[in-house]
Amino acid sequence: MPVAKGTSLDPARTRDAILASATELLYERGLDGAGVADLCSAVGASKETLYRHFGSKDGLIEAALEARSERVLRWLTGAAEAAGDAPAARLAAIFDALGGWYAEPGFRGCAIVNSAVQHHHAAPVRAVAGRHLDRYLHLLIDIAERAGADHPRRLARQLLMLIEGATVLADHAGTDARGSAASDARQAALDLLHAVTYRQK
Amino acid sequence: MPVAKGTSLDPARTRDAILASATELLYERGLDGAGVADLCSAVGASKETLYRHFGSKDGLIEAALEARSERVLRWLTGAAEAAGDAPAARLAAIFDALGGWYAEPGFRGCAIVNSAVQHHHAAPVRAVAGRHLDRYLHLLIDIAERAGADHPRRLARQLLMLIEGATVLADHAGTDARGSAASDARQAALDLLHAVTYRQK
DNA sequence: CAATCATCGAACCGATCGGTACTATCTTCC
DNA sequence: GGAAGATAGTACCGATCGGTTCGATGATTG
Repeated sequence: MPVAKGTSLDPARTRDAILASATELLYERGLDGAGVADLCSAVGASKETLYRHFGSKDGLIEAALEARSERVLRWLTGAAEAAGDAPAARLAAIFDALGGWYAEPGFRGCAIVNSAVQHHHAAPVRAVAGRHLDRYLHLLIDIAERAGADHPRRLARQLLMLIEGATVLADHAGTDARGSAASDARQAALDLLHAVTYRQK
Repeated sequence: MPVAKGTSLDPARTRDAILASATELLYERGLDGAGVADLCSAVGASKETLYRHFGSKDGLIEAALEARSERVLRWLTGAAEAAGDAPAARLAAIFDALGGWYAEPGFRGCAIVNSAVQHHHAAPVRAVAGRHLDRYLHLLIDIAERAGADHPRRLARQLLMLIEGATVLADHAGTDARGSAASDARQAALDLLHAVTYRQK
C-alpha cells in the first residue's frame, strides 16, 4: 500500500505499511540484499519517514522479524488447534501446513533462521531468533505432553529439528521435490511420536 | 602461514594458504562480513596475488566452500567407517562426531548451508550447497541400505533433516546446550532406524 | 649476471550503502 | 484560514567494498 503525500491520517498506518512491505522484501532479497532505498521505494515512503518510525535499518529489521515470528507462530498454532485434540493429528497438521508453505513460489527457507545466519554478529537479531525457536518449542512441547511422552521437552526438540531440517532441505530442493520434504518430515515426526507412545504402554 | 615476499618457490602453496585462511575467515565472519582486504591480510597476501589465483571474491568463495565440503564429508565418512559395519553404530558415530563439532568454540552452524543462505541469489554457491547435501545424502543412504530399510532414500532424507536441524538448533543454543542437540538428534535418528528395522521383521 | 616470475604494499577508482538535511506539499485541527 | 504535523522527493555525505594498477623486492633459472 503506497503512502500518500501528506497523509497524517494515521502514522500507525504508515508504520504498518512499511513494516509489511519490508518484511516481504527482506525475506526475498536478504537483510543485506535489500537496501534502505529499496525498502522505501517498495512501499512508496521516504527515507525520512522510515527513519522516524524505526530509527535505523537494524530497527526496522528487528521489528519486521518480530512481526513475522508472531505471524508464523499464530498460523501454526491455528493449524494445530484446527486439527482437533489428538496429538498426532495436531502434529500432522503442522507438517501439512509447512508443506503448503514450502510449495509457495517465493519460499526461501525460514526467514528468522536465515536472518540470524546473515547477521550472526547482531545480538538483537539473534535474540528474535531465540525467542522464535522458543515459541516454536512450546507449541511442540504442548503436543508432546498431550501425547504422554516421558520426556516431552526432548521430543519437542527432536520435532523442531525435523521442522528446521525439512525447511533447509526444502530450500535446496527443486520446486517439485519440496512437497516430499514436508511429507518425509511428517512421517518421521509421527514415527517419533509413535515410538514414545508405544514405549510407555 | 604468511607468504614471503618473493616466494616463487611454489605458487600452489600460496594458493592453498589463501584458501585455507579464507575458508576459516569466511565461516567466522560470513561471506559479506569478510572483505577482500581482510582475507588478504589474514594470510599476508596481496590483493593481486589473490585475484591472480581466484579471479574474483566469488571465485575464492566457491573454491573455499568446495574445499570445506570435501573436508567435512571425508571427516564424517571416516568417523562412520571407524565405527564398524553395524548401521546403528555408524549412524551413532556420525552424531557423536557432530556433537564434538558443535562444542567447538567457533561453531557457527553449517558453513555450506549458511553460505547458501547468505548468497541465496548466487547460482555457484547454491550449486556447491546442492552437491554438499547430495554427498551427505549418499553417506546416509549407504547406512539406510545396510540397515535394510524398505525406503532407504527416504530414511536418508529424514536423517539428513535431523542433522541439519540439529546444526541449526545447536547454533542457537548456549555453549552448554549444544551437546544435547547432538545427543537428542542421535537418539531420534536411532529411533527412526529402529522403527524401520522392526517394521520389516 | 641477466631475465623472468611471483609477490607485497600502497595508491587508486567507481559504485553502493546507511544515514542526514532541506524543501515543498498535503492533511488535520483549531 | 492559519498553524502544526506528517510526508515525498531529492540532494548530499562519509565510509566501505570489490577490483585494478604500478613500482619495488626477492627468488629462480639459464
